[in-house]
Amino acid sequence: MGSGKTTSFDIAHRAGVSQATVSRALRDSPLVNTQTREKIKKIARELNYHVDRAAAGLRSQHSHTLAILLFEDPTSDDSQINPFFLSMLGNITRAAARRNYDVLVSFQQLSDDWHLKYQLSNRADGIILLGYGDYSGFADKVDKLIKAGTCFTVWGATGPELEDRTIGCDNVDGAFQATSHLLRLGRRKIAFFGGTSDNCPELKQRYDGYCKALTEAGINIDPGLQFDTDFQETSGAWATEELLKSGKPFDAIFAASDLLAIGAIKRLRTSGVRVPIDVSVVGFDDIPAASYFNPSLTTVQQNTITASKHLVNQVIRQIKGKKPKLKLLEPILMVRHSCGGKPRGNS
Amino acid sequence: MGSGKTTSFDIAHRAGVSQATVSRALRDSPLVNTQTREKIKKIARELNYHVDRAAAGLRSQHSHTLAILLFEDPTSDDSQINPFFLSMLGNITRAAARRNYDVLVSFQQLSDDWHLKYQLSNRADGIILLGYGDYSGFADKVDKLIKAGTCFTVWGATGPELEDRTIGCDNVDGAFQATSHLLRLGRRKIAFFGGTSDNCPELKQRYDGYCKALTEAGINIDPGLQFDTDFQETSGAWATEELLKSGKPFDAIFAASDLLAIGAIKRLRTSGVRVPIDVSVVGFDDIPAASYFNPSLTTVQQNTITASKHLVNQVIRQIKGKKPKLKLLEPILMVRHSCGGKPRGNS
DNA sequence: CAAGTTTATGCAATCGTATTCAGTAAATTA
DNA sequence: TAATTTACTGAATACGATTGCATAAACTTG
Repeated sequence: MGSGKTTSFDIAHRAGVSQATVSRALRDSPLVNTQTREKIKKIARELNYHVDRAAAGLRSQHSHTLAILLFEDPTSDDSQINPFFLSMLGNITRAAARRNYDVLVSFQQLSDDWHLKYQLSNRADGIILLGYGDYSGFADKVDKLIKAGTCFTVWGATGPELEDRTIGCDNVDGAFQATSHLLRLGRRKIAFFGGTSDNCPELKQRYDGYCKALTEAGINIDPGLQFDTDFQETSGAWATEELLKSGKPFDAIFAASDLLAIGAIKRLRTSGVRVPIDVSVVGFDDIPAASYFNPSLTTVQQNTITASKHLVNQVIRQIKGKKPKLKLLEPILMVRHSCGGKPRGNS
Repeated sequence: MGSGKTTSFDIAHRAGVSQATVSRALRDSPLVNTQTREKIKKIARELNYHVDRAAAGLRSQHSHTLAILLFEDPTSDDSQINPFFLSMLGNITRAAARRNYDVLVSFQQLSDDWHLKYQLSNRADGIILLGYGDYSGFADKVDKLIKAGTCFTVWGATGPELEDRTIGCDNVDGAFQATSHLLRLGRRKIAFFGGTSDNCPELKQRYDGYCKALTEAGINIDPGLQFDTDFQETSGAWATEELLKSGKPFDAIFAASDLLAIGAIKRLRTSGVRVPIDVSVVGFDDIPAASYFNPSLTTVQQNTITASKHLVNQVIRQIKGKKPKLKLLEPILMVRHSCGGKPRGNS
């Protein structure tokens, strides 16, 4: 039937009104008479009409789309994507859909020049940043984004340069809960895997929470038990290896991510160290695998569904010209089987 | 500096050429002199110019975007997204990026009228369908998509109505391998969880492979050991419950998805049935949790990275006007700890 | 050297919607 | 009744790139 696709002119013709009225009616403009609007909508439905997003976007200069940028190493084919961010991605998509926004997903390297691409190309009205990793290069990008007037929100990071463009969980508190739990179980020589430097504020905050718990318990903080790592499973294995090699006695590990914890437990197992009997381990994130792991992982849960809603809301706030509002979610300690009390009389 | 954003006219002005030449140069058209092109590109870089995708899309009627449609139940807030599709989603995004396509993610219900939306609204040039679930309503949509001339590819399903628009793994072979493995271990009363009806071809094919293995081993197929389910963990628990209640003896379960298998093992455990000693269990998919689960899950692996590449390639083939090409990937049995030999003299 | 070809560029016409501005009929007010 | 407001509607235009067509210069070739 007919040639070419249906446009608002076709509908205007059938309805006996102008194209302008069609455009207004479909966007529920109060300028259009109710009956006219219904008539137009009915015809639109019958003709299977859908607004051309390119045309609408060109005219209005809005894409009604949010970009989710995931910073993971895209060089290697089989590099695993952090399951925590993956589930986040799903939840953000849902939250955005509920607000009538489309979602564009993209993997980037921090070094690339993604910072202006989405806004200037009119491809996304706002950006959500996940898992940016190394913070050093990040601050610079943030600065550029703000200067360019881009609407964006960051998961996890905090800092004055972000000017409240953050949704995260209270990392200090989460780490404090985790470490306190280990202390309560009688553990005293607790190792920490994560960030001790300022490179990644999330990891650093978890370190701060760890220190806080130890200090409050009157325990000295031992630099020999700390390992500066990223979030990866392999790093957990590496840190454990180093720890074992050092010969330093330890009875627990608080790992700043579940993947780190899993890597650690696997490595401990190959050396015959029993978890949780000899060494208790706590993770952070509560990825799906945490509850399936053997032993199931005690970890700090972040509510990704609520977080996703807040992320989406915050970007949309900015798109609508309002100021961003920082939000910290409460972490919850999920107690499972990877940590238990100290056996009596053991080193 | 200056007002408004940079357009191709600005670049044309600076370069002393027409806007048309700028457009051509940036798209590497052979119509433009090499030196002119380099000059234009240099200026574009200096001005931080990015092509307006809305304008380009409007004129060319191409969005250079692929839509990934995930069919999962979006009603409930905390409904878990199948991790298999989630990791697929990540891999597809990467594969698309390598081909210079953007990726739009969307969760849909089969019943909604998504089938024309993306094409007619000029939002995506092609569609990749994942996890459509119930096949009955699906065939109808496929028909409409084809009639509308939409470029799309489906993961998993096969069937004449799809006309080769499929990338999947050889489900029959995968199920055959899994069941044969159980038989080799001495198991004889093997239950099947999955689809025995035509509702979902993937599940049905896995059933066929199961039957084939039993038949070749000269074992009667017992309908009392079969349970018609979807992919969910809860369904695995349900089927196990029913199986236990029936009182029928069984020494193994082949579940058509890992989530089903996990649900089954958890349920068995609460009844004191030991896995793999009393009952061996094999799953399908090899989701990340499979290797972390206790006991780690023997399962059939599908190479999602390769699959994702093929999915993307196939959609792009169609966008470029070529015919789709069906591709079946080889499944690989991953032997882990959820199945073992039968203990001597046990029922 | 004339005629034909190639190469590189510009002009101008789209693509389909949102929106400004102006206009008209009806309703309200003075 | 005239004046003013209200409630809609339409004509015209702008958004910024892509692309068919025309053309001028440079280059071949017999």
